Amino acid sequence: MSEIDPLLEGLTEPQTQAVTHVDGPLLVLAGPGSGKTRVITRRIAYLVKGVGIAPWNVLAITFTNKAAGEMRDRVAQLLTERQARATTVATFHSLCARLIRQYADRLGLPPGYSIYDTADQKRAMKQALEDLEINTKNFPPASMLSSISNAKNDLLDAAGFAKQASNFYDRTVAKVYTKYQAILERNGALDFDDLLLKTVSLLKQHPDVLAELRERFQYVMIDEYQDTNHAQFMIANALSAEHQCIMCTGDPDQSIYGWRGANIQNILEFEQHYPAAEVVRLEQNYRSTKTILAAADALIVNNRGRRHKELWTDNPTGDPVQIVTCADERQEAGWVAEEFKRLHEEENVAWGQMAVFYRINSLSRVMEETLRNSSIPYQIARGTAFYDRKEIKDAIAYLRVVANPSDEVNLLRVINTPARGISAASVKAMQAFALANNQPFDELLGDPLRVTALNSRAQNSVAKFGKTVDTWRTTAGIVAAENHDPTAPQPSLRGFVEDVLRDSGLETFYRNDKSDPDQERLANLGELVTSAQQFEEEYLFEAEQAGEYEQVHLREKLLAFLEQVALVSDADGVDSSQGSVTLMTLHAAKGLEYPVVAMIGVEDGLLPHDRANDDPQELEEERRLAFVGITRAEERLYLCHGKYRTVFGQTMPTIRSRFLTELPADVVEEVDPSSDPHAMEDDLFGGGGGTQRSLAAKQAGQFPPGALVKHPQFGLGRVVNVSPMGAHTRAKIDFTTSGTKTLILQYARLELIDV
DNA sequence: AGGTTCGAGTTTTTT
DNA sequence: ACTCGAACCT
Repeated sequence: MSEIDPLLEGLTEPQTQAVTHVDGPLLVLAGPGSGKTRVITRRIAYLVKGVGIAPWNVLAITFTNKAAGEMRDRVAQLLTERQARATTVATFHSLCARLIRQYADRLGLPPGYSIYDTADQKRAMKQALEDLEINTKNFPPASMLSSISNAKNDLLDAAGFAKQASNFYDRTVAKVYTKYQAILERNGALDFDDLLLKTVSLLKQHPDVLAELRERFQYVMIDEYQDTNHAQFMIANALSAEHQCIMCTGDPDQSIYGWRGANIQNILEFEQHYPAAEVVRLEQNYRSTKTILAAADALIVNNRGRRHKELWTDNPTGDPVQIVTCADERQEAGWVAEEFKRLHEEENVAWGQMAVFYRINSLSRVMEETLRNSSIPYQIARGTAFYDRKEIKDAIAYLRVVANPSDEVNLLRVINTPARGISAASVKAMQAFALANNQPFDELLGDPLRVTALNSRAQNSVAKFGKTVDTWRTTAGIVAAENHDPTAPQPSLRGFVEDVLRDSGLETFYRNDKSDPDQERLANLGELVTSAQQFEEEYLFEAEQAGEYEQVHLREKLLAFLEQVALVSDADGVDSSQGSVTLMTLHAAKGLEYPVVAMIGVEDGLLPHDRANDDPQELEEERRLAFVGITRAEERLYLCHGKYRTVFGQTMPTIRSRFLTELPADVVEEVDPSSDPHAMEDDLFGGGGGTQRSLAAKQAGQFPPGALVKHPQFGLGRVVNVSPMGAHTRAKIDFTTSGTKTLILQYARLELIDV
């Protein structure tokens, strides 16, 4: 018993009930900040340490890779590192990707199959529409893809979709779906939805595999269950149907992925699916002040058809929630930056404890600029941003071409990038040849002489490129080497990535890129090499922990690396130890918490978003989104909105969000920087010109070059130059102790010491 | 082949 | 307002 005691220490009654539940289905309805993650990690430890269940029989599914990593770390603190690594903690998508690779032969897929991201999907879709000669004006690729995605989430394949298509539009979608899927198949590729779909069919059509996996994953735990879709439900269900040891945790009030096919019924009907289910409610909140919790509750009660939870906390009352009315997005950003700076300086709040949330990504830009100009360190939670860069996508495309010879979409991307004398016309000719001879495009690389439509120069270029690709594939073990020595030391992944960057000419290309004088793109490629190295080290360590002492082949490392790269999510980029303010969308904020939270753009049209206006269901999802944002805050919460906002270069008046009017007066405090005369002049009638320019000029005149000034943070400095930029005035100042900085006069609180 | 210009689309949220 | 792609030019 003494082994178990620490696992139950400090748990409340319902928490203990959930942690010590061993067999049979369990549903944990967990309000925000109710210690849900704690319950899951303790339960894993309890099952292993307390009950004696083998760690490899435990499967935990989280919403993001980052959450999976954190969960593994927390379990490792309760168990041993080795035990923790023996459990499977993954997202649905990464679990599926792994299973598909493992059982690729059953599905008729190459193990090196590509996972297509949104950009790849778009390319494949454009190809499909082109092949079918369908007008992209009437049938935009993006909406085609979203229709197909919806179908896939409901486990409808192309044939199934065609059967139920009842109107012209749907019949067209059916045709496109069929074509799109054929292209993916030809390329040996799956899109995100296919990962789930293929796993479902793997489990359905191969009873032996299903039996194997049921034996393996006897205890299944699924977090954020309110955001699972039908396919995910089927997978969870198939795995746990026999043992019935399934634990689902979630909160219907935090369901925010309905638009992506998430089915809130999964959690609401859990007790119908599993009549034997035990249900535990976690309603005590450990995160937020009474005031913040009251605000959140007052908001969410406006949703109909929900079951009310009695959220409560022992935490102090705390400060009122501040509703901040600004003139426009610039003042809004400036106000948040100032307030954060004040908290940092006066109340010792670390930068890493503060976050800014917004409904749509585009709102981050002005906030970013302002933070940069105020010299406040910040990070944006966009895990994918790095992999979205052109140079990185190119490099990854090369690796995919190596790993998956069928992947024509990626091959076409890189075949003449950087330019190597294979013109678009040559590519067209080769495609036509491949089609006429019913031959994979890829094979022509090794045999371009047969394509008589190519002139000899082009043939040479293609042959040379084909040889390079072949060398890579031999090194990586994708194609067999002539005198293959299985005991030869395996090349490192890092070295291989470097080889590809060098031999492809990408490195040289970006080294000589005149449009990038700072060599940023080159540095990014270097960063990719580093990430490959880190991945490799981690991978080898895991293999060792798992008791695999044999050499890990480069091929295996490469495939695993590509898989990981394809599945990074935005929220994966959040690093709270970074000592910087974090910016993210409300969706990415799910599952996180910060002492100080500012939500910007809390206006009708943004939150709730315009697109949700005519649908009460979607409006409720927007309200849940606001609820998620509010409940991330521990101590201080700012809800900001501007009276005017500039979108697409057009300044429009706004209306404050209806959600703000749902907050009771006794928990909020109105702050109105927009009535500050200083700011009014500045921005309110932006297009007018006269007021703005004269103000900027006046400010510029106050701080002539050479003037001695004092800044609250950077101390004394001399003005180098002052430049009015639109509504703002930027001043470059050489500080005695902090170096040269560019500040915006409006926000910098500069004090003139001497002219 | 590489650079330039012009126009369109962009911004809802993401694995 | 800004970025990105296609078409066009040198």
